[in-house]
Amino acid sequence: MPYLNRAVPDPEPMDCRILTAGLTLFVENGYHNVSVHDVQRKANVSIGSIYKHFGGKEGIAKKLYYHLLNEIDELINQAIKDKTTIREKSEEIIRLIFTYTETERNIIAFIFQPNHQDFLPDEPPICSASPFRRLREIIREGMDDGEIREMSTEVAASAIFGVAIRMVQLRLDGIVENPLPTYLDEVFDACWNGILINNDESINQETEDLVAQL
Amino acid sequence: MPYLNRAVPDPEPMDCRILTAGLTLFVENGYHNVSVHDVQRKANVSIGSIYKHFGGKEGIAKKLYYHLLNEIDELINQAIKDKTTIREKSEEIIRLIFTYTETERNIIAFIFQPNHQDFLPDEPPICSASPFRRLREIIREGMDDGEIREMSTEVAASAIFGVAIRMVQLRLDGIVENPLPTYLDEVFDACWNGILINNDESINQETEDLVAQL
DNA sequence: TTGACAAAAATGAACATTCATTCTATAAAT
DNA sequence: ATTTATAGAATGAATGTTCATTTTTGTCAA
Repeated sequence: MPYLNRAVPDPEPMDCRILTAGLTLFVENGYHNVSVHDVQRKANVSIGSIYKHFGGKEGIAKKLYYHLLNEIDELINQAIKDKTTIREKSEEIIRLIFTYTETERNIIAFIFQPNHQDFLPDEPPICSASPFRRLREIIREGMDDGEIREMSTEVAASAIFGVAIRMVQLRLDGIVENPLPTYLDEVFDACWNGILINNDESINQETEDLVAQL
Repeated sequence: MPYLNRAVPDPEPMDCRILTAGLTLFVENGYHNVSVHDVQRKANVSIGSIYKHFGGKEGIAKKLYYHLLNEIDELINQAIKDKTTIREKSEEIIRLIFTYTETERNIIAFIFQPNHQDFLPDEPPICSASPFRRLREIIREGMDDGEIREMSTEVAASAIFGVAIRMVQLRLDGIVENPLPTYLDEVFDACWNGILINNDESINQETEDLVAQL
C-alpha cells in the first residue's frame, strides 16, 4: 500500500500488494494501457483475488484514488496545524509537495498527471476534491485576514499553488532537471513578490523625491 | 477540421470531418473511451475511409495533436510579432488562451487536459513541444533584457503561464464559473506584482524612517 | 499436540465481450 | 478502362469477468 504518512506494513497484505502494483503500472503506462492481468502478474496474486477485493480494474483505481487523496489531505492538515500565517502554511504545503515529488513520485504522479475522469467517470474533477478545495480555503482565509490582496479566490490560489503544481508537472515530465526542493525559495518568492525586476530602485527614487521636497 | 486561425471550409472534406468528430469525442469521453466506430459514426464516414486517411485511431489522434500544436504555434507567433516588451507579449498570449478557452473549448481541452503520452506513447511530453518551449524562450528573453528578475527559466515561466494554464484547467473542470477573460487583469497583476498585500505602507514606513534620520 | 471439520480466501482456466483492423466489393473520378 | 475513394461485414487478438476448485486459516474436541 502506498503511504505518505505511515510506513508500509511488512509483509504487505494482498490488497496492499494489488494497490501498489496498480499504482506503479497506472503511472508507468497509463490506466487504459494496463490490463487486470498485468496487475495480477505484478502483484503476484490471482485474477480472482482482484475481483474478490476490488471488484475489478476500476475498483482498484477508485480505491487508490480515495486512499491517496485522503493521505494528502491528512498530510496537509497535519502540516499546517501549528503554522499561523498563510504565508507559512502555503510555504509548508508547497515544501511537502515538492519533497514527495522526489521521494514518492508515483503517488504524486497519480494525483497530478492523469485526467481522472477518463477512468473514473462518476468522480467529480479532482480540483473539487478535498485537498484542492482546502488549498483554496487557505487562500480565502489569507484574504479575509488581509494577508493577501483582495482578488478572486481562484486567481489567488492559482497564483500560489498553480505555480507549484506546474513545477511538479514539469518535473514529472523531465523538463525541470533539478530536484524540486532546490527551487522552493525561488518559487515562493515569485508567487508572493511577483516576477517584476526588483523595485528597490523605484523605492529609492521615490524616497529621494520625497526628501528633495522636504 | 478544427482551426484557430482559418475558417472551417464548407462543405467540410472527409478528413476534416473525421478530425472534428475525433476531437469532439476524445474531449468528451477521453481517447480510450472512444472507438474507431464511434468516430466513424459521428463523422458519417466508413471505417475503411478512416484507415485509408489516418491508418487507424492513433493516426487520428496524432494528426490532431500535430495540427493543433501547429495552430497554437502560429497563433502565438502572430500575436507577439508586433509587441515589444515581454509584458505585452505574455499578456497577449494569455489573453488569446483565455479567449479561445471560451470559444474553442474542445481545442484548448485537447491540448491542456489529457496526458498525451497515454495515447501517443512515442511523443515527447507536451511541455517540450514547440509552443510550450516558445513560452519559456519568451521568459528567458525577458530576463536577459532585465525586464524580469533573474531566476530559473522554469520558475519564471510557471509563475506567468503556469497560473494561466491552471486557470484554464479550473475553467474546463467547471471550478471557475465566469468566462476566463473576466480574470485577465487580476491574473496578470498577480503574476507580475505578486499577491502580497499592496506594499505602499511598507514603502511609506521606509520613507518615514529615512526622513526621520535626516 | 494432534486430527477433524468448517469457513474464508485464493486460484486460474474458461468464458464473453469489446474493438482495432483487414479485406473484398462497390461507386466515383479521371 | 483504370485508378482512386468509400463502404461495411468479417476477423481475431486483447482483455474484463465469472465460477468451480483448491488451498489456507481458524476452531474445537480427543
